Amino acid sequence: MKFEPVKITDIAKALGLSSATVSRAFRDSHEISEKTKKKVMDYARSVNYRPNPVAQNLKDKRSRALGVVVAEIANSFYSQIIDGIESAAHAKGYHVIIAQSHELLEKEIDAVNYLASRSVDGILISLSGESEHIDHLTNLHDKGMPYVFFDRVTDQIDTFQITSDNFSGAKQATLHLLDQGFERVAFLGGTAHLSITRERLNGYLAAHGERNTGPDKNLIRFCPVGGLQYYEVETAMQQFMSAPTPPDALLACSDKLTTNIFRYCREQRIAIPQQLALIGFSNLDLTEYLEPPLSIIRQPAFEMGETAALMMIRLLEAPYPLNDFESKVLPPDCVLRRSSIRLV
Amino acid sequence: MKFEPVKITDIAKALGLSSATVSRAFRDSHEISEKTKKKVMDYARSVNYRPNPVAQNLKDKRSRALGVVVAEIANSFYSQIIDGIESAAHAKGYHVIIAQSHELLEKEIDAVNYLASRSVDGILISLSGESEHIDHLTNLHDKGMPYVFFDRVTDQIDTFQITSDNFSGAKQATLHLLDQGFERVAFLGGTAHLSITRERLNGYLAAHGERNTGPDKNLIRFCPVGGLQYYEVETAMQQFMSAPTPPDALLACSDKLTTNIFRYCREQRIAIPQQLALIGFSNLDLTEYLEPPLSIIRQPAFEMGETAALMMIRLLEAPYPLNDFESKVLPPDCVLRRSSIRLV
DNA sequence: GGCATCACCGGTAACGTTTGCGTAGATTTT
DNA sequence: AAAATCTACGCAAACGTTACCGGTGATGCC
Repeated sequence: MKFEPVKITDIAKALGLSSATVSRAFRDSHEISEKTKKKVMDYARSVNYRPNPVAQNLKDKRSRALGVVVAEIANSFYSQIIDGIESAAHAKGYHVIIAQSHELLEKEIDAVNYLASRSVDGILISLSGESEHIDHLTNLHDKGMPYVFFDRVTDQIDTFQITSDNFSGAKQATLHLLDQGFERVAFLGGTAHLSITRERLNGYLAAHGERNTGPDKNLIRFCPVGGLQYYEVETAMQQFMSAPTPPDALLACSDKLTTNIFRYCREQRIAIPQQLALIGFSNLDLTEYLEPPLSIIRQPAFEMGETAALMMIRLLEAPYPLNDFESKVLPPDCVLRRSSIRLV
Repeated sequence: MKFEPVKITDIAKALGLSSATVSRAFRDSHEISEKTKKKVMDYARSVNYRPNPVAQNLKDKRSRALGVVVAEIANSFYSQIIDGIESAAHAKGYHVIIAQSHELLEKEIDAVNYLASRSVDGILISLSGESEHIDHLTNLHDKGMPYVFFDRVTDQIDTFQITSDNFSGAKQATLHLLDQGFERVAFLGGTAHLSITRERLNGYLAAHGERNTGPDKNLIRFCPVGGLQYYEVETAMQQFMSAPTPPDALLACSDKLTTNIFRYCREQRIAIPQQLALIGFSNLDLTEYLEPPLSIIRQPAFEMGETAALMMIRLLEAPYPLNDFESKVLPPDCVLRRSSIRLV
């Protein structure tokens, strides 16, 4: 009981036409009479004809598939992004193929090649924590593969970018901490070379600059694998807290870090915010009902995904090669709760 | 600067061979000498040749693409499932195309047709809340589209199924509540006809039966859209709590319901567990650090996704048509915390 | 009435890969 | 030594669709 779909030649044969005519009738060509068009359309409907997309893809050398590379799918931020990408892409007649890097360069290379070999029309990517050098991307880009970067971007490839305002989000959060009188506000970020880490660090530094409170260098730490592994966070936090003068507040710079730091503090009975005030980037649900309610910087993930997909489609469907690439920056949302409030 | 991938004929021309020989060399055919094979492989590597999957797909009428339909991507349970599916599929050389039903029949029909028109080799699906009648699926199935059901399954189509033990999970949770002396244990489920709702309801009823405590019919309610819309949960909870004899404990039967019920209780200042004990199905992170710590029934989502993908691939790659379909049931994990503990 | 201009449609060659069949030459068999 | 069997490869036809280049009548024009 194998599925034998009806093809264009079947219709042609049944109607005494040529396949070329049927094809043109379908695409509503002006070279076909209304009468013939109607005949074709009616018959096609009656036999439930669907053009074979694979054959079409082979013909016009495009797949209407968008590749997406993220660190991990099972992450509230990225799953919301993917939701946005899928929604926009679907509406435009594209579908979405997902690959994960798990923050590893090797897996990112694999993912990108994998998508390329699947002949996606373009790749939407948020760089992995290990992707300092991106030859694997530039190679493909030079060969004509279109990219759109979101979240973790790079300037090494000139193309569309969509981020949230990491600088401002981090600065706002840091100012919030400083202005309450916290004196040792620490920073825990992902890999140092990632755009989000740099921008958020700059925001953190700018806030200190504005308040004339130079931050102690020991208060700034990074997690090479972005806190994907719990032990990373564990180590960093131990170093922070066992220092002679430990921090009294902390800015966490990614979903995973925020989650794991929160977990660490609770496990180690580090009182938030009494012993350590906490605010972090997070798109997790229910953070307001954690104990203590967690202050977060939330990014417009769905909208970022939507925008990224639309940018890519614009790039793909541009009649002429684009070279004026837009960098869109969306405002994050700073939600202050008890975890970052100084208790008197 | 258009991407011009090297094709098999290029290699053939460069090496003075025919395209057939090159193709066979690649597939490691015994008809080709080792010497020629090596020559071909070496040259192919040097020019970074990748077979064009679209052409291959057209040739052997398969796409090595798996379609996935879930209610929503941005949901911890489903995103973990997708993680599992993607990981297993990737390892087996398949890729994954995702579509969302948003719990709507119309969107599910759209999604399925969309995937079919994308010529996926098979569809992994968790039914939408509105999918009581599934003609749209049986139609396609009759035409030869393979299915694997996960999470929300149906017996209307005879094929592989992978679920978690909903009956036992719900029963365990209900017993836990009953045995602590809660006397009015309520049940809030998604659409009544969904398999997960039925099975969980049966577990709930079985627990009552085992303790000889017939549950009040007013203590059982359903949310047609599975709590995807907050107002649904709001309405159901209002009805529960404004009754003459409101429940003193509640079993929530999906991620979304659990989350929204928790939110509702906190907003309405319904004390958990003093006024209403709560336990629910959830795969959310950090539930242990909510206030109060939330008792949950956690499903092995990643493993479910992995299994579903492997089942599908087994189905697709079976040398002869299968008709002995496996139904795998994985054990859920019941984690008891303060939200469901009776305070004396 | 001859010629250009249409409207409408068909034949055919692609797109890149795989595969059945054919066939040289080399090797083995009787 | 002739016949049979292999080995190793090439030719060409598919897979389903679309684009290019035509061609056929019919109509319009001077």
